[in-house]
This record gives sequence, structure tokens and C-alpha cells, in this order.
Amino acid sequence: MTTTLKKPQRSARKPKGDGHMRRGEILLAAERIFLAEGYHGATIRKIADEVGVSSTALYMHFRDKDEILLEICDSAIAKLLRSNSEISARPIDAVAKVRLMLDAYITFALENPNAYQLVFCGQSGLVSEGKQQATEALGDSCYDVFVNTVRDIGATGRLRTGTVDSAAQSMWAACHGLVALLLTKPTFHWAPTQELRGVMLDGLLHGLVTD
Amino acid sequence: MTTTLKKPQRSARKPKGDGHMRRGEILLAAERIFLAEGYHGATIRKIADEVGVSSTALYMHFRDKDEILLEICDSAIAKLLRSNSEISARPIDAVAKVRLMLDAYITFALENPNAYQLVFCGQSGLVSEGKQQATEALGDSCYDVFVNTVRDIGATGRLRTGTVDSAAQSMWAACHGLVALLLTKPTFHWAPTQELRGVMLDGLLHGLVTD
DNA sequence: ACCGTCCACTAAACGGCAATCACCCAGCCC
DNA sequence: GGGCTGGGTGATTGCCGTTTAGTGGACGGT
Repeated sequence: MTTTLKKPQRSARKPKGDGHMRRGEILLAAERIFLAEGYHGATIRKIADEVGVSSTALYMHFRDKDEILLEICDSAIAKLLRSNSEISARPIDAVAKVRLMLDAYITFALENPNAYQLVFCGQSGLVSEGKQQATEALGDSCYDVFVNTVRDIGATGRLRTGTVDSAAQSMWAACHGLVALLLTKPTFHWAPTQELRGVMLDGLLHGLVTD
Repeated sequence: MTTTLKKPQRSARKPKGDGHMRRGEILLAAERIFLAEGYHGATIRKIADEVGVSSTALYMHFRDKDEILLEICDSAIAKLLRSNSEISARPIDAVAKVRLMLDAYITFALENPNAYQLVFCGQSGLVSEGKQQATEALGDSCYDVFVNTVRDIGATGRLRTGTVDSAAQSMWAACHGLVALLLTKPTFHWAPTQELRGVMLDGLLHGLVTD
């Protein structure tokens, strides 16, 4: 009697996550809440509740909260890197590549707003010390692929002004500014997004590259 | 005897801040800590300690933490608005005005990094409901002055591409992106800041405005 | 069958945060 | 003097991320 009485009650405890499966569960739940409620809204307790375990259990699989969110960002940025690399490999004009990369960058940011903001608007609150290394390395790789394409333009003498670095960084910064403002100020009376994208890209390329 | 014995001991308590002076003291201390330690580093307790009162005392003068920081931002943005208005009133070419405004915008952001980020990188954490109204109104005024100058350019048919709005917003966004990245990614291997500013402004004006 | 060891997990607690509560006391008006 | 008011306080609440001590089941050796 005692066994049949007590055992079912203890089943409130979630069974062990078969091997490393629990880690994936946590990442999935964290991404969902993170996308739905942003960085500060995604608390350890909410994520743990979603998975169905105690908040402490998350510390079995991740050192701290930042490690969870950084891992989510890593996979997002890896996607951007793949996109850039794929464009870089195409057999087309370097200027066309740059335009495609910047356009893909904008698309990526608008489709992955929270991951984008976490990586590229990197507000204080996390990082603290050398964390974010892997994520930053991925971001750097994205920039490297991009700057190399700009270098191809510079090599043919088609940079209207500035160095390869300053031109590449200006283009990147301009597109970053556009999506950052679109994401953080959604209530502003913006011109139609498509027109903004077009004007920004046309202006940048016409302003920095000679035909 | 009793009076001379007791009164000096109670002087541990800070005397009343004569009228509305305490409010100014708080704003001053808050700005100092806010600039030194950023948004999350500026806690109610630290500010109160700096002033020499209990944390509760701050709630006598401000509804909550956000109200303190927003008021600091207001004065910073008001400074930017004065700068823009002053440039707008000069008897010079509209294109030159736009360049001066964008350059002043960048200077302002780099000199008031925390206020700038709070207003223009408006990360979640505050706002929640209709707060930030006054601050946003000031920001809108800055934009209005700017967009009217761009409109002057458009009126003379010198906009190379896009509408007045999309051109003005692209220029603003591009400069925002530059300073936002400079502020949030200070460890990146940037080109020299002066060169970046020059390339960005030259590129934008050459890309969006015909001579 | 039994015991030790590990491992995924838990409840409880810690310290810090913003914000609220009940209260205190000096100065003022009547 | 007596009561009111307003700037001030310590204690408390309810979150947060994180830590600690411990629990229970699976597994391997004997």
C-alpha cells in the first residue's frame, strides 16, 4: 500500500532528460520566450517553468543566463555568416555582392530582431568579462567576408572615397542604423520600409562606389 | 542639557533640502553615476547614497527610477535640439546645414553616450507604458528641424533619389548606426573616427544629393 | 542481492534590485 | 498648545540570478 500511495505522488518530478536532450529542450524554450519577451523578459524561472523543471536545473547545462542566450545568438549569427559566404561565392560583380550582402543583413535583422539586438546593440548587462567570444568571433567572420568583398571593389579602383576599411564600416554602420532604429522605434512615422531600404542602399553605393 | 545632548546626535539625519533644491541635488548625483556606470549601474541606492539620503527619499521627488533618468535625458536632448535649431537659423546653404547637423549629431552622441543610448537605442527595461513622452517629443522636434532642412534641399530639386522623408531618415539612420556601433563595440578595429565621420558624411551627401 | 558512486534534479536560501509600507518628527497655522 | 503637513526613515515585499546542500534513481562491481 505505501508504495502505491507514495510513488505516483513523486511523479511530479520530471523524469531525467535522456542524455543531452534536456539541453536542447532548454534552448528551444529559451528561444521562444526570448523572442516573445526580449532579453529582460526571458528570466531563468520562466524558461525553467516552460521546460517543466526547477530553475536550478538550468545550471546543470549552462553556466549562467548569458550562456543560454549567447548560444541562441550564435546559431542566429551563424545563419547570417552562411548567407554572406554563399553570396561571396557567387560568380557576380563585387558591387552586386555588396548590395546583396547589405540587403541580406537588413533582412536578417528584421527577421531575427532579438538575436540581432543582443549581438549588435550589445547593451550593457551581460558580457562583463571575456564572454561572448564565440559570438563576437562569428560576427567578426561576417564582417571579414563583407570587407573582403569591398576590398575587391577597392582593388579595381572603384572606391569613390575613403579606404577599404572606412568604406566597408560606413556601409555596415549605415545599414545597422537603419534596422536598429526600425527595431527600437517602431512607432516612428517611417517612410515605407522597402523604400527606405532602397534609398539607403542606392545612396550608399552611389556615394561610396564609382560606376 | 538634554537638548544639547540629543540634537547633535540626530544630525546624522540629513537636514531638509530647502524646498525644491533636493530635486536638483538628486539629478546631479544621478547624472554623475549614470554617466559613470551606465543605465543598470545607476541604482536607486547608489544615487541616494551619493546625495546622502535614504533610497526612499528619492521617491518623494520622482515617481520611479525611469523618471529620474528620463529627466536627465531630456536636458541632454534639449541641448541637441538647440544645436539643430541654431544651425537651422544660419544663413547658409541647406546642404551645408544638413552636413553640420549630422556632424553635430555625431558629436553629441559621442559626448553624451549614455543619454544618447538611452534615448536612441531605447532598449527594453523602461518605457513600459506611455512614459518617455516628453523625451520622445524632444527627439521628434530634433528630427522635425532636420527634415525641414532636407525639405529645403528637395524643394530645389537636388535630391538624387527617394522622397524627402526617406532621404532624411536614411541620413539620420546612417549616422545613428555609426555612433551606435562606435559606442557599443569600442573594441572593434575601427578605422580612425575622423575618417569614418568624413567618409560617412561625404558618402551620404554625394549619394543622396546632387550638386 | 547489496553497496558505493555518480548524475540529473530539487527546495531553500542568499544577496541585490525597485518599489511600497507604516511610521517619525520638525515647522507652520490656527 | 494642538493638529496638520511634508520630507525623511527602516522594515518589508516581490522579483531577479545564482549558490548550497541534499535527494532519489540508475548503474557497475562484488
